[in-house]
Order: sequence, then C-alpha cells, then structure tokens
Amino acid sequence: MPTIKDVALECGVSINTVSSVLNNKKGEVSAETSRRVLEVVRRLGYRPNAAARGMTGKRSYTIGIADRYSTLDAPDQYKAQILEPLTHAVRSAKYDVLYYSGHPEKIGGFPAFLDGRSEGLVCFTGSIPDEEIAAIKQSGLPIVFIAEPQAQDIRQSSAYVDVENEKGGFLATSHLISLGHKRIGMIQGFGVSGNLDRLAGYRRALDMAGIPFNESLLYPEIAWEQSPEDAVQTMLRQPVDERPTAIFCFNDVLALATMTAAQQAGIAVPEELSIIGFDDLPTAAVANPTLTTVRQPLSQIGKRAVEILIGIIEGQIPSDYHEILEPELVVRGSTAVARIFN
Amino acid sequence: MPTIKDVALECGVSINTVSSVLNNKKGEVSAETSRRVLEVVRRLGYRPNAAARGMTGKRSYTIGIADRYSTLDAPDQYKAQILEPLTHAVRSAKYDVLYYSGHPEKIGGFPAFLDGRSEGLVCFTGSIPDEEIAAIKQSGLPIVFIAEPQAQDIRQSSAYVDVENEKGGFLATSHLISLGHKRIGMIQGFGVSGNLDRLAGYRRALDMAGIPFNESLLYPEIAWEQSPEDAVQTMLRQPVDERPTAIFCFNDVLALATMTAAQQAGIAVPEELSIIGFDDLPTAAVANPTLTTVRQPLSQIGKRAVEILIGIIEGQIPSDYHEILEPELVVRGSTAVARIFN
DNA sequence: CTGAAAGCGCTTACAG
DNA sequence: CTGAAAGCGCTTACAG
Repeated sequence: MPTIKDVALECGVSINTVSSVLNNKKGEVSAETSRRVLEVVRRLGYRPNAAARGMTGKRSYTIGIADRYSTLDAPDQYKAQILEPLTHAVRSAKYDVLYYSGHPEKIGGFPAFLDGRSEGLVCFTGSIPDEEIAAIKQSGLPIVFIAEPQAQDIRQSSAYVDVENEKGGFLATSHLISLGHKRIGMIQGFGVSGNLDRLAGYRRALDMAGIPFNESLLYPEIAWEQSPEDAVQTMLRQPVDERPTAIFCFNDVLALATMTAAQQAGIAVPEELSIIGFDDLPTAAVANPTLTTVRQPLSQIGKRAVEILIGIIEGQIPSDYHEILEPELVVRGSTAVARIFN
Repeated sequence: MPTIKDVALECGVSINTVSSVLNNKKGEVSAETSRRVLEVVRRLGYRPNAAARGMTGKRSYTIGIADRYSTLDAPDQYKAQILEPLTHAVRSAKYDVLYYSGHPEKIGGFPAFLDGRSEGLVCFTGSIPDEEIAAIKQSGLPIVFIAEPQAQDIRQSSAYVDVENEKGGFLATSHLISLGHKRIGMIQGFGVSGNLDRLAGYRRALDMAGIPFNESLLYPEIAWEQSPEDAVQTMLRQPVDERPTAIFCFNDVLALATMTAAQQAGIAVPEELSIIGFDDLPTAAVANPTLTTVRQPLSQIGKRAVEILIGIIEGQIPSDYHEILEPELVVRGSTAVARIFN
C-alpha cells in the first residue's frame, strides 16, 4: 500500500502539502498543486492509513458493539433482531460499525472494547460481566447500554435503552389472570435487573387481582436451561391442585422450550397449560401453537441506541440519558381460558 | 485513557518492559517485574491502543465487510441472511468484524475499505462499482467476493463464493416447463455476471424442451424496480396468446413485487400466472401465496466466505479459490399447472 | 502558499 | 533481565 511519502515524492512536494490537500485545508494549498496531488493520489490508489490518523487524534467515526463471545453462541434471535436495525442506523449516520468478537483471551483480561478504535460503544448489558462494565464506564468512553445495567450507581449515571419491564410483567400476568388462571407460575431470569422488574410486574398483577403470591410457583431459569424436560417434569410432579395452570416465562426462548417439553410430556398447550413469553422473537409467530408473548420493540431499541450514542458523542445528548419503550401484549395461540380445577 | 507511559512510570520501569510483559515475551522479563506490571495495568485499566499497535505491524484480527452504502438502503433480507452467519463465523474465529458504512463522500473518492484497519475483506460484489473492485484487488489485500465479479480477469484471479447460477436458472425454468408452460417470461437482473448465468440456464431449459427462445418475453429489471405495477400492466397488455403464462424472476424481491402487482391487476397467481423467484428469502415462505423459488444457501455462503478469507489471510488457501454451492428448487404455492391456452 | 520538526502510542531490534 | 533509540504513517502548529 502506498503511503503519504510515496505520494509526496511522486509529486515533488512535502508530505504536509499532501496532508493539507487531503484534509481540505482551504486556502492553504494552491489550486494547481492540489490538483496535481489529487491526481497522483488517484493514480497510486493511495488511502490514508486509519491507524496513523487515529494516532493524531483524528475522528474514526466508528461505533463499537460490545458483546461477549461465547463458544456456546447459538444463533441468537434477540440480538439479531436488534443488530440489524442498529447496523443500519450506524451506516445511515455514515459511521462504521466495529463488532468486537469480545473474546476474553485476546489481551490480558481487559475488554478489547477499550482499544481506542471506537468513538463510542453499544453494550449488550446481559452478556458483559459486571467488572467489565465497570471498567468500560470508568474509561469515560461514550456508551449506551441495551437493557439497563444491574448496579444502581452505573445505571443512574449511564445512558440506556430498555423496555418497561415491570409493565411487561404486569401485562403478561394480567392476561393470564383475565383468562381465569389463579395458579400462575413464573420462570425467572437472572443477571439483568430488568428480570427483577418483570417479576415485580408479575407480583403487582397478582396483588391487584387479590391472588396471594406463592413462592413455590417461582422457577429459576437455570434448571430450565440445562434441561427443560426435567424442569417441566418436576413442575408437573406437583399435585394437580398445586401445580400452575399457566406460566409466564421471562423470555421467548425459554417459553418455547417449555412448550416443547410440556408437549413431549403429554401436556396440551394451551388446553392444560397456558404459556406466555417475553420478547416476541420471529419464531414466536410460527411456533405450534403460536406463542402469546409480550413484545419488545427490538428494532426500535437497536435504532434508538445508535441515535442516542451518536448524540452523546456529538455532545447533544447527556451521557445519562435513558429511554424506556413500551411493551405490548401479543395474544396468540399458547394461552387459553383456564379449564383445570382451580 | 492511560497509556503505556503511565504504566511504566507507575511501575518505575521503562515502556519496553511493559510492552514485553503485555506481549508475552517469555524469559525476557523477570516473574516479579511481570507481576508488578500486570498489577498496575489492571489497576489503571490500561488497554494497548489498537491504532498504535497497528502502526508497528501488529495484526489487528479484523475482517472488513465491503458494502456500498446507499440512502435508499431499505432493509435487505438477502444481505441480512448472509451477514448473520458471516458475523457469527468471524467471531467464532476470534476476529473482529468491521462493517464499513461505505459512504463514498468520506475521503476523496477512495474506498475506505483500504484504510488499513482490516486484514481482509468480504466484498458484496453487486453493490460495489467495478472501478472500486479493481482498486481493492490491486491493493493486494486478501479478499473474498460474495457472488462472482463481473470482469473476467478479476474473477479468475479472485476468491469468491457463489451459487451455481446457471443451474439455478435451469431448475426454475424446467420446473415451469414441467407444469406445462410454454410461454415463459424472465425478468432479468443486471450488474452481476451471475444474472447472465441465470439467463443462460433459462435458455438451456427452453432448448432442451424444444421451446424456441423468444426475446420479447425477456423483461429488464429496471422497469420493474421503478414501478412493478406499470411493468405488469405492460406485460399483460400483450395479446393473451403472446403474453407469458409463467415468469421466472431473477430474485425473490422482484418476484414478490410482481406477484403483488399482478394480484392488484386482477390476475390470479398461480391460476393465471405462475411466478418463481430466486434466493428463498424468509419472506418467500410467508407470502400469499407462498413463493416457489430457487434456494441459495445464503447462510452457508456467509459462513464459507469467512472461512475462506481467514484461510487466505493465514496462508492456507490460495487467493483465487472459488466455491460454487448448489441451488435447490423449492416448490410452493405461486406456481401451478398451465391452464391458459398455449 | 510550502516545508522542517515534533509528537501521537506502541513495538522491535540492539546495547548493556 | 532491563533501558535508550528508531520508526510505523499521519497531522498539526510553526517558520519561512
């Protein structure tokens, strides 16, 4: 690859002159010289080296995506739904997108996200360990979280985009209650504070309906991830008048796994067990039966995250700006009127 | 952000020592010093600046995506289907993905793809002007094209992944012929040589069936992109015994547009007009009627492009390697036995 | 309007 | 085992 020196030599001018031409320093270079330089630049196919420019404080117009790599990494519809509009928005703003592989082994134990190549970061909260989140925050790099960070101090001082989780949990649970269900289970997620809010919404809906909260109907995510079949079996082993007739899963992936496991165990969905998810992934609409769920506006989340980040980078939006979007109940085929004895 | 100097100062060692520790020069630094350096690195949250590293010839483990930005840029399912597995494959290999916005205004007229930030490029052939493709090739940067490049010299000397387009065109047309169609139109795409191959396959199928090729049944893409309705109307204005009873569209987007336009014009699909597309985008399966099409293994294309590119970068695959994948006929609801007088 | 010099943050031979 | 020096390719004041 030719360097600025090659161009200067070929033109018989100094490298400063070439640099001035390329950076549009108006009035500092004669039209004639400028023309000649540009011609050589074109002929040689010269392109300023981004690393060298970066060293001199030039902007890179690059936005990084911070997401932790994992070898288990299955195709993740949740992220894919966010990433597409996100990338699109970045490109529309004429920035580049750097998607870090996020592999921890790469250099020491430090998040590569801070390697100076990006002017700002969109961070998938749920997939980054808290200590790295703290390090990223501390660096002062502009950042927008997708889903609110767990730690309160970080949350308050950070920009993030999220759905109103408490309301989502409330909508889901209220829907089940409106169908006559009284023993409503919940599969709880961990790791992100949004999941606690979904639980809070679940409890508020029960309260409002005068249904006492029953801790034994709360199932931890972990068991379901390891083996949904076993978890369902365990749940069904409870006496008929104690087991749930409906279950609210903190996300669609788990809801779908639960549905499959229940069907394999001979439990009809929704006739014997109503299931409601959260997210509204594309798969939810084509599952069998189709999955009732609480919709997150994922594409809006991706788009807004970028717009806010660029706003912060360019100084028009405060760095602790948050945006909370509305969840929406999407009723489909996996929930039905309660039929089993209550 | 702290620099290597800060770390050295804090440790009371020279910057070379810090650098040696960070780059794992075994045996060159005492265990004790190393430990101390690492401790300070951690405490300061120091992260080597990628730009500075890049300047000294260090590898960046970054793969660039060359794709031309356009303001029209609507969500593009074709690219999205390729990009997801592509990104996934890059991350699995522990490389980062740099998705260039590709906006031409950015610096002079030169493809930013050559700015030195990537070790190799995956290039969407169809969306990059030929002159830029030539510039990219000339740079010597490892590159894999998605869809074969038009210019023969470049094609022969380049690595690319593509579907067997001629065979795809043959499969599509043979399917229509097997349903009894004789007047089979084709909407032709331009810009990429693969489209010529699809046309060649169309002609071969006609030949084999002894159906004479009729140029008036060839419709140029451009008219259909500007206004599918008008194009359909023009087509239907032909006398009943001259207009096509079936049409092969070079891609699904156009096939879907044609289907909608035909329906709006009161033409029943597939009863009065059979339509077959190419690609098998997700939308094809949920259209009404569902779209018969020739499937490209898009996710395989994305994955293989990356694997080949990394192979080239790491010297295990020749830089003119090509891989041609099999197309597959997917029969759905938009094609039916010919009923109109032939 | 043009050129010589310093410096950005790192790594890599090369001395000690 | 550790440090001083050069250099990567650029840009930015600063002289002329």
